[in-house]
Amino acid sequence: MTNDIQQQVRDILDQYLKSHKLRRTPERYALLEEIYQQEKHFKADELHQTMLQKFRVSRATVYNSLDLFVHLGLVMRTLVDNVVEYEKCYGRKIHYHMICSVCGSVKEFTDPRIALSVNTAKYSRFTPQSYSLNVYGICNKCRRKIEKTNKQQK
Amino acid sequence: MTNDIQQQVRDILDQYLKSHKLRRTPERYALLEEIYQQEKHFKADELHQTMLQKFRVSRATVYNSLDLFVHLGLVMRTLVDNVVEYEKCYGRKIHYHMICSVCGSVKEFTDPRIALSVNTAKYSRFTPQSYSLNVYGICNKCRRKIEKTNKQQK
DNA sequence: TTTGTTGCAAAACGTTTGCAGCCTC
DNA sequence: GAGGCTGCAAACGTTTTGCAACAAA
Repeated sequence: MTNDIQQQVRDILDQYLKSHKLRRTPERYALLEEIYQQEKHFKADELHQTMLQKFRVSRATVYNSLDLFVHLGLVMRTLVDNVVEYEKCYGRKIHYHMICSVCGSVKEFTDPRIALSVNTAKYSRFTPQSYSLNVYGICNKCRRKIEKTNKQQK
Repeated sequence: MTNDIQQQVRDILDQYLKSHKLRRTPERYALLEEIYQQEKHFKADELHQTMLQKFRVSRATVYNSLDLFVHLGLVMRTLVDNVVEYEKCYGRKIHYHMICSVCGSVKEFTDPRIALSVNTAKYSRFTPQSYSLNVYGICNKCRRKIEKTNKQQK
């Protein structure tokens, strides 16, 4: 089941490289495989570090490949608290992020009504392929802390 | 009407600084005013440059203030093509971005059904304040180019 | 054989930091 | 007068670049 996804993204990359006459280098496949084994989002350099324990790649290749995967819609790039993070996105249940603007924590959620409305919206002069939704606010933990502080001040 | 918004964001900042016992420095007000005169999104350093023609501010202050405004929900931070961009967001009609993954162009759109579904979604252990939606895909311009190239290859 | 891709290291870039001095309260 | 904020410049972390060597087609 999980291997199935691995196989599918590998095929997508394969097809793309072939049809665009680009090189199918071991680095690219190794990176894609590693990304699809990760469960959480990660920074580019974290991926580089993890990778080095299994397969020798340079930082430049990591960045090049990430750009390629993002372009192919296999990887999603997001900004959290002024930090760029990546995560696999093919075959994952579409999900959104709740980002706490106080502590910066990120939680995922899903919502079929949001999915429906985005998928069926009318896009003028544009062919949509994927999307990302970030909801900013305050998590309960931080809210409790703030309320506590406010009480003490009185 | 436009001045109205200027006044309102100024008041929000004012209230916040007062109630949090922070300093109401001229730099902060000047920056906020400048941002609300901009019609397009901008990079932090672009803001700094524009600013320098009118009012002396250091880069550090620009970054500090942007963080503050983002925190206050007066300014929105987004990631486009690995570049961080800002835009005013108070009093603007809620809008979303269509981002072309080929040429990187950004177009805005609105959709009441998306707005409704996001606003009425159930958020567990979280109090939402704002959100940003980026739809990635291919703009018509780029699509035509690609189709043209494909035809020529045959 | 051709040329896209890699590794490497240096450079460029964007953002943060530490500190002295200033100015708001 | 106290201390939050600023400007400045240096430091920092991240991303890009140029080039020689390599390897996929």
